[in-house]
Amino acid sequence: MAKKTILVVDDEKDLLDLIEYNLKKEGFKVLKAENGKEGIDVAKEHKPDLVLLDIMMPKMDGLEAVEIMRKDDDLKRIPIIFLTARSDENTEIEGLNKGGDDFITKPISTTKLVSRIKAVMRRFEDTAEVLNKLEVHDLEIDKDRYIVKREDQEFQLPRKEFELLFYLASRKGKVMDRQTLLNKVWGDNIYVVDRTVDVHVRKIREKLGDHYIETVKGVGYRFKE
Amino acid sequence: MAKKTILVVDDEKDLLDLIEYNLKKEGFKVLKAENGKEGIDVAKEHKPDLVLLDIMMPKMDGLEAVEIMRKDDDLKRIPIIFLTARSDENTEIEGLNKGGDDFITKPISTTKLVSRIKAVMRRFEDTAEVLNKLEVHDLEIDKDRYIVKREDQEFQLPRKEFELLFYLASRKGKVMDRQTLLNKVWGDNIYVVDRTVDVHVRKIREKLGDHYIETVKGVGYRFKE
DNA sequence: TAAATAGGTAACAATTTCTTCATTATACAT
DNA sequence: ATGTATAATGAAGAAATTGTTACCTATTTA
Repeated sequence: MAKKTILVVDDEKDLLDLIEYNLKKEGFKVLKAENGKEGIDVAKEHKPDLVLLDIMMPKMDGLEAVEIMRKDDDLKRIPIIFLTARSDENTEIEGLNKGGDDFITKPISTTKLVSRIKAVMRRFEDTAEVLNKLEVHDLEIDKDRYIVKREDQEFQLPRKEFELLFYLASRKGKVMDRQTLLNKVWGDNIYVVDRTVDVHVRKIREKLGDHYIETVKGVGYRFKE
Repeated sequence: MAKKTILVVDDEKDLLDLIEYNLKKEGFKVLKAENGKEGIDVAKEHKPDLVLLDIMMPKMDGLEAVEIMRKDDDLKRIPIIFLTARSDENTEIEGLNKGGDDFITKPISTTKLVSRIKAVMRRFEDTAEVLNKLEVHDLEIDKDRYIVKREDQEFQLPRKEFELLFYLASRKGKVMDRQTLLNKVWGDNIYVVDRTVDVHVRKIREKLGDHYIETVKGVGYRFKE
């Protein structure tokens, strides 16, 4: 399974580093931000699987940040765990009401932090409905099985081809430029020449026919409406 | 589906009534008990579909109650959600370790309570259907006897091989990556190199032939549809 | 206790997939 | 119509992944 990404938002740099170290050790991918505003920006860009959010911060505090996140269609389903200083219990309650999913008081033991994170994630996995089966045109693209079907035929595409097709098909009609495709299908920190996308498109067309993926010259590719 | 029954165990009568009111409104049938001992008696008699259990109670507290329930064949499969006061964080963790399936801190909003309950129930429904005899293709995989049959032949696979085959076969068609297979077949906290899976797959193929388990390169393995 | 079995690791061979690059074709603007 | 930018194509080599075998250790069985 893909590594889960956790965004940690806290203004204390040392704490940030400590948490990062511990979460990485547990196999999570970690993103950091030092205030609410920055946190939201990072969240928008990377869509983490969970956010650890300090309540008391400069610029924008955690409670404000949550309110914004819960109103954003892309972010509202991301689970949030609050970090609070032991002293201010009232804000904890306020936080939970505002849409937090759990809270943890500082100082924090690593074990506790990790077990909370896992518990919250488990809770969310069950409610998050992931679409793994697309039906577009005469194709059935099934990510559970990594198989593409058309009528009685089954096509077994190699991973990258399949994932590229799946991504394009799940955004039917929308033109995606090569860089976006690389980021979304290949990953953020991967360096490959963007023409690589062309080659994969070609291979998909070779196998399925060229009436699914359209070229938009100078822009990118689009799954036909 | 039949009305689900929920047993609520808490020593605060007012809270008990409040929860009862809200759950009934949501269409659950509600049973009540005021301490761990009473809770267990009620559970034994009525076999509820889920238990909401306060941790701090007179007579017998929630943690004790869980330990007893988890040892009782009739009760051990009933999901348990802990209710805890905000203050005692350590017991929360302890509770999850002892065999709780979720925890909720008081005070709690009704919406959240209900959504948690539904999430936990859904989780259990998925795993509840434990079939011990699978028939796939020309194979009969019998988990009671750890034996695989094909026509007249019987194959006695070693434990890990058998369990791996069983797991894959019970999710026929679905591609499972190595890490998931390790978690599900080997266990969560076991450290083994993921290539170990490959070797076991090979051994299964050696014995049964290689037309059952398919490789999906870059992703994992899949039992053929 | 010895032998057999099972589980796990490591090395490397075999295979498939991915990427790049050079070449040819195509679309578009002028 | 023509030139230019962009994409399609073909083919080769690199990279990644899996298959296979051998070997070691722990556990069970004779």
